[in-house]
Amino acid sequence: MFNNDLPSVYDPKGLEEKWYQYWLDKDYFKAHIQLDKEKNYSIVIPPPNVTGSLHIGHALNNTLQDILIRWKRMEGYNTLWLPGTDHAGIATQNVVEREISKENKTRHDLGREKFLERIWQWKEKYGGNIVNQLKRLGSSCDWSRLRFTLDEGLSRAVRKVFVQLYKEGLIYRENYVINWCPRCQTALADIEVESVEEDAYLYYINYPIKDSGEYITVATVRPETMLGDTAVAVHPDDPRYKRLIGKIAILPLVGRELSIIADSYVDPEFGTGAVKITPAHDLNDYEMGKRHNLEFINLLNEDGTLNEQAGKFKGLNIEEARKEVIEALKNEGYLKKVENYHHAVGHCYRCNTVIEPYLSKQWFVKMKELAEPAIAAVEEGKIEFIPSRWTKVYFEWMKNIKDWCISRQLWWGHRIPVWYCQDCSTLNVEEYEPSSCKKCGNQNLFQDPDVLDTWFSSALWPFSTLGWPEETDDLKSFYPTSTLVTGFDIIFFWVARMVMMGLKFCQEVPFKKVYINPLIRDEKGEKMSKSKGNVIDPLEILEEYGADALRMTLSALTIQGNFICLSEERIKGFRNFTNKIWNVARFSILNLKDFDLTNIEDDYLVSNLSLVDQWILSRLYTTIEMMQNYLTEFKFGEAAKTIYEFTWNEFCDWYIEFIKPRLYQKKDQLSKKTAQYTLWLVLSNILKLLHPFMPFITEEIWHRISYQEESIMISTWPKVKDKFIQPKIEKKVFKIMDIIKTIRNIKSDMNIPFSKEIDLFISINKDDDLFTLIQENIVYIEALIKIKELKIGTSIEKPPYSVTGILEGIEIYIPLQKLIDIEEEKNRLKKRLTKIKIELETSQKKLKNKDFISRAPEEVIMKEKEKSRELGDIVARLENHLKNLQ
RNA sequence: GGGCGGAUAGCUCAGUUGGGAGAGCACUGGCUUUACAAGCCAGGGGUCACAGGUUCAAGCCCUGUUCCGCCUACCA
Repeated sequence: MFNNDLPSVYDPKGLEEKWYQYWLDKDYFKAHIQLDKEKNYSIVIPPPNVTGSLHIGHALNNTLQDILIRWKRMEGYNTLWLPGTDHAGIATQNVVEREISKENKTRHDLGREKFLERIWQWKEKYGGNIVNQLKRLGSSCDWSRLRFTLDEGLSRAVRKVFVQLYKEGLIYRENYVINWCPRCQTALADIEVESVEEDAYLYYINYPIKDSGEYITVATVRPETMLGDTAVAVHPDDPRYKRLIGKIAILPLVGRELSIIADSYVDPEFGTGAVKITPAHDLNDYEMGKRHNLEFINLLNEDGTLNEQAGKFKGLNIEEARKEVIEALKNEGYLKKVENYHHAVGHCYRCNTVIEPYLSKQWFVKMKELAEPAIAAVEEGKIEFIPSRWTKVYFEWMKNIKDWCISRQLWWGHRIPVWYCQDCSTLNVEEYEPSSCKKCGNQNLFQDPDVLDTWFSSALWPFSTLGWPEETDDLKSFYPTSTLVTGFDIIFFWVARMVMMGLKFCQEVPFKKVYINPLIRDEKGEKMSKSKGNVIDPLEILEEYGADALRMTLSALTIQGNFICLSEERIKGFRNFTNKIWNVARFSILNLKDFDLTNIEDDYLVSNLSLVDQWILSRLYTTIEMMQNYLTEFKFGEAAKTIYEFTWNEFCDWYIEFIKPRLYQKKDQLSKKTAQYTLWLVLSNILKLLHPFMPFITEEIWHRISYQEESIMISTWPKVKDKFIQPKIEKKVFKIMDIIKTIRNIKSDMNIPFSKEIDLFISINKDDDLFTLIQENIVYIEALIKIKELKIGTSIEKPPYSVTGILEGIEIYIPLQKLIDIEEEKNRLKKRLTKIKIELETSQKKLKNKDFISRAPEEVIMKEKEKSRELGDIVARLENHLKNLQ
């Protein structure tokens, strides 16, 4: 049953592919239809960009999801982890545009249809990359349910949602100043604009007042937009300008007549208190333009260059135009002064280009009405954010929500399902292309050229992927999903919008819990970026250290904070842990060779467990309990560290060492058998607890030590058994460990090599229980310390030339062959004495405090008294020994 | 401007209802110990940011201060 052909170093190569294929062949990842929702556990993946490659953030996000799914699966839930990818409009279009630019072509050369064909070809060829990378990570997704946001089913959901929202008046089309990316040549939503603080200049420009020698001075950071000015505004109550209201200013360089208007939006404190108004290129100016019926002059082409409205500046880009305009103003004497200025400038979140406010006709979703139930759902606890502080972030945004610009001037995406009638201008908003205009019946229709924001389809992800609008069994079984795992950077982009759409179209929240995972930084806490060269590529890590090491590292580092700092050093540390597991498995397999698992007399063995067996089981079940709590609370780091420390520090460092003599001897078969039984039981439970974190190595070892369950991933998750948790047993073993540590400490201090046998005298101060404990369990001390001559008794005399170790109730003497250095021994004892004395004094001080005695709980006082007594005893004996050393 | 989070060992962070300051990594010394040198044993290292307050008792609760980070906003 037990093979031991294992090499001493764990090598993940080959094993990972083997087991992943095994799981696939057995169909373990596949979820079943189960209409009793209580028995289901479901997660929809945050769909990665189809053009994407696995980065370290994906690795973390998906590791955590897989931990949840594997844990719940082992707990017996019917689990669904639904995978998929996102068509990522701008990003994907960019990639293919770059590709065809190598052929010196633009998408316009190809035309819409041909270009889309190219993207689909590209998607078929490379779109599976990220999916394969998720598989390498060990993700147990139900691949039979793989979805793509542009699939027919999901597209239908998008059209249906659009049509319904339009018919309810929640989607509308309007001329508005939106965020325009001149490079992507599309509109963007507000949240797709990242503001970056930049140093700039504030220009003061004199605008002459018509028919007078006067000027009115305006201040601006964007002098080039003056070409589109159609007014100058001042505050109605500003005494400096009151008399100018209603007069005409002449726009320098252009000569346009601008009326000087009064509007309370103007802040008299800022700049000169007079503002140039460019209604087509500034949102506030636009609003003011509407209030005052101003002319809207659009200066820009779609590519960000100035159009014919800019006169002689036509054809320049914004940057060039700014220089030229300033130069001209200077030459003509209109530039009054220039100040340094610091302000935030919007950049495209996809390509980092400076965003231009741009007046154009776009489609919008009215958000307020959708947001209200979404706010209520979280307030009522139907959705819980973990960590909870993200709830505030969600509310903050939802309560100040603005309408969402959803039209994009791209080709790759869901085309807006609106057909305009060229004869009667009617808008035909339909799920499927109409053959004729619903109003005039003519067939002269053309479809809106724009596509929808990718996030529009992402917002439907939790139900569109389950088959909505059809009432599928999947939808009935798995909606609402159990948990969403994602990063805080997309709470607004994605999470909030899913909540709104889920409530609107399914009348239920899309998920009950939202776990917000931290974002990954480098070891110095800095953002990873290609330009900084501090990127950790998970694919290289997978190659070099294996999936288990990467997953365990990421899990262990996952804390409740916002960021985790990752370095290759950390990964090495957890790679070492995989090796530790590997070797403890080797040891176990070797020592279980003659152990017949098929015929375990469970009760018989359990009733004959030794002290250390009971101890490790007590620790094991405590660990199981902690793991359960931590996982339930989404404390992945704590859970990972708990099993790490139990395995390494308690199981490997102590238990294995304790039982070696029992395993190696032949006289006492029962003792050997109980040790083997416990060894097997603890190891198999460790493997199970580790499986969600390290699926591959645990599966590999499982098949070498288990006979009953065909795969660890569908084995039963360990349950707490209270009767095995025994604090008294733990205390006893800690006492034995304490003695061993004291002896090791002395040996280390005295430079006695580990392998050197020593004589050992253990003197116990008239405590029968303690004496019995040591007497009965001396084998465990002998297992860890090489002893030549041993003497245990009460009040043993200190032998000559010996060093002393003192702990509660016990004195340890180790005679040395040579004369000991009295001074050195004194220093050693003094060092200990000083430490303990400080503790004792603190304790005594407390006990002398009448308020403490009268007000603290009885239990606390008792504990303090006990502590004081113990410490006092040790101090007295230490002092006595020191005196005798004279 | 508004909001949120953070400050504990050299680094990254735990620290549950207030009751003896912890882990991992790093560092120092020792060890060919029949699972593992990717290992084993031992050790050093902290005014818990600062100042007050509540309490018998504060890393933890309250107030204020300083510094750092993030999000958000229409002062051109």
